[in-house]
Amino acid sequence: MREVSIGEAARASGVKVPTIRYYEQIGLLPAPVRRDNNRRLYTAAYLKRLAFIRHARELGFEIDAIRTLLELQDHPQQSCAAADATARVHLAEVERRIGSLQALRDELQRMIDGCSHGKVAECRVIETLADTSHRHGRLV
Amino acid sequence: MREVSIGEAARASGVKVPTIRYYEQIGLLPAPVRRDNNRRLYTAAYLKRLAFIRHARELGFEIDAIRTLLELQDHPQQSCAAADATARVHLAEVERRIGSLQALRDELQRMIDGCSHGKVAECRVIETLADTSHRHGRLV
DNA sequence: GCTTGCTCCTCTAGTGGCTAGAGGATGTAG
DNA sequence: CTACATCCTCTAGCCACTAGAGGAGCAAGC
Repeated sequence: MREVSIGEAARASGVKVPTIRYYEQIGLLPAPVRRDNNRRLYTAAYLKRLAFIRHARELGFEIDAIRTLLELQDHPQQSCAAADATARVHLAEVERRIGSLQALRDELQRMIDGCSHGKVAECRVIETLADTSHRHGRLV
Repeated sequence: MREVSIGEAARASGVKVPTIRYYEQIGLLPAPVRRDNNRRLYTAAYLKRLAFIRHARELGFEIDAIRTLLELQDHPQQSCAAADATARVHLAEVERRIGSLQALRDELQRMIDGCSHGKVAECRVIETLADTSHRHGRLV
């Protein structure tokens, strides 16, 4: 279980070096151990967290939401009910996003199909996502 | 086809009033007509764009990506090949996101199920999204 | 052993995408 | 005709990075 430098951590996780330091600074991730030369040293578990954060951010989750998910991960046994409630909120939000993305995907696919048949596809990406019927609140 | 004020537009689309003005300012949306009293007046079509932008932003698309999608919408006939390429890039990205979200959804569901059975679920949300195998580039 | 060049460190400043607030005009309900 | 909401513009702040300055550490080749 070899420990790696911040540069290697960045390459392995896809999170940039300054961003990793930033996450440490805001307390989203714990400060890693340092070598004698003052350089940060990352474990495999730490890298997984980094990659997780990266994906969650790309999917539009806010830092606070990610913080909650990480805590859910770390303390699943303490107050099962609380964890359950948190998970449910996130689940609902995730499902909503999947629905929106699927609608968008179908519309993009329709456009590509139309295009490949040589005829001009009328673009309706707006209608696809403009539907205001899926109302919802903030993701906590 | 009644035209509405910025306040009504905000309520109807879910985009806040200052954000609407901001989108106008950065040129993401055209400046709407004004009444004699200098107040903005929005059409139904404009509202759809607003709602579209809102959903796209929530799904993590950058302003530039949204700009591209709106142009795709407005000029689908000019250079079908270019539109097709753009659509394909977005489609790939959208599918990747759907995959990630589905994995996250399944994991959250698993946690909730475990919890409802009274036993403590080991949380593996990190593993769910930490998978670095789905490598990818930026969404243009 | 010393230079070249990469990576690391900290710190400050800038960017994108909003969001809040000041200060003032205009519209609407009682 | 007053009270209050809504609109206007403008400036400043916030979140989540991102870039750059200035300097130290290490590894490889000469």
